[in-house]
Amino acid sequence: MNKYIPDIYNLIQELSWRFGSRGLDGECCGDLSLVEYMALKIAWESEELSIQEIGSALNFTKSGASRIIDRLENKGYAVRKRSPVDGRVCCVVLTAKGTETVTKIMKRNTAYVEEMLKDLKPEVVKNVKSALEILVNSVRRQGFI
Amino acid sequence: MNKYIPDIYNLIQELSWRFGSRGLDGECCGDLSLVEYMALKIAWESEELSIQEIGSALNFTKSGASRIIDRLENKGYAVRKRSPVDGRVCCVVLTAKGTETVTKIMKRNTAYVEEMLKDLKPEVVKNVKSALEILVNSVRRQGFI
DNA sequence: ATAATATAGTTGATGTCGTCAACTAAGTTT
DNA sequence: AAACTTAGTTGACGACATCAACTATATTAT
Repeated sequence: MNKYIPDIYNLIQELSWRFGSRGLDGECCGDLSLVEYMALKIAWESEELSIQEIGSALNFTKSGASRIIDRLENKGYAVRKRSPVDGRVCCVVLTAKGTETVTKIMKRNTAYVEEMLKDLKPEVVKNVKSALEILVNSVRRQGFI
Repeated sequence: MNKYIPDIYNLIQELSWRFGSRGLDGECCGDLSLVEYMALKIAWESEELSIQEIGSALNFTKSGASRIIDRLENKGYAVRKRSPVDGRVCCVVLTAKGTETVTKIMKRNTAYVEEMLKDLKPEVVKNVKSALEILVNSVRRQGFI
């Protein structure tokens, strides 16, 4: 095993904690939990996602996903729309408030990252980005577990 | 703003999700949640941590921290020991089962990372490690929020 | 065509979890 | 030694995700 792997694991775990539900977004913007924000974010990124697609993207059961969309709907961030193609499917669509909020949170978090990295030279920042791309691509390939 | 910052934020957020409570460790090794594992891990790393220290390291209230230690104790992974120096303080100490389990989970997760990165050249792996160090140091400096 | 089956989503019951506020117990200060 | 501070615990509560059973729509087989 490459000698850096254990360090890499520990670093990822700590970073993840800081950006996880106990970190940045535990109760971030008003009334959105991290889970709700993530659901909103992926629905925003790829419009017309079904409830189950959101569930499997975030690793929730379809029942859990349905509850998440309930909350987003009750709080006015998204609405369910029946698919015209398949009447069983619900498409999750962001409201204006939803779009506004998701972009606001992303801006806030991006600003946090900017502040984090403000003293680094541009080429270092670029290296950080490349490293993260490598990690995210690898982890996507490998999937959950 | 450096043009890579928004990408970096998105990449961190995705990586964090994958290693967060809905990813790797949601219900990982038997009966430990990610929160419990993290508490066990930091108690193991710096032996003789008080309940509140664990709470503030993980961003829980002292009450929440106390419940986490309750669960670890009930499941046999740790015990409370009164501090000999200050009778109010409880030191969290791992049992043999606790130490065994935390190292087992770390090994498992390290193996996962190894598998993730198995096709990369050693110098790339080193770069990934450096990038993560930069990120973790920055985020430590900045603290929660 | 129609009956059987499969799939998407919802919902009541349930258990887990973290917080708040009030509390106990142990130190510290005056 | 009285007043205050600090560490930790606990009952009540609300938020949340899951399971299993359910409805409704779509697909397949006969």
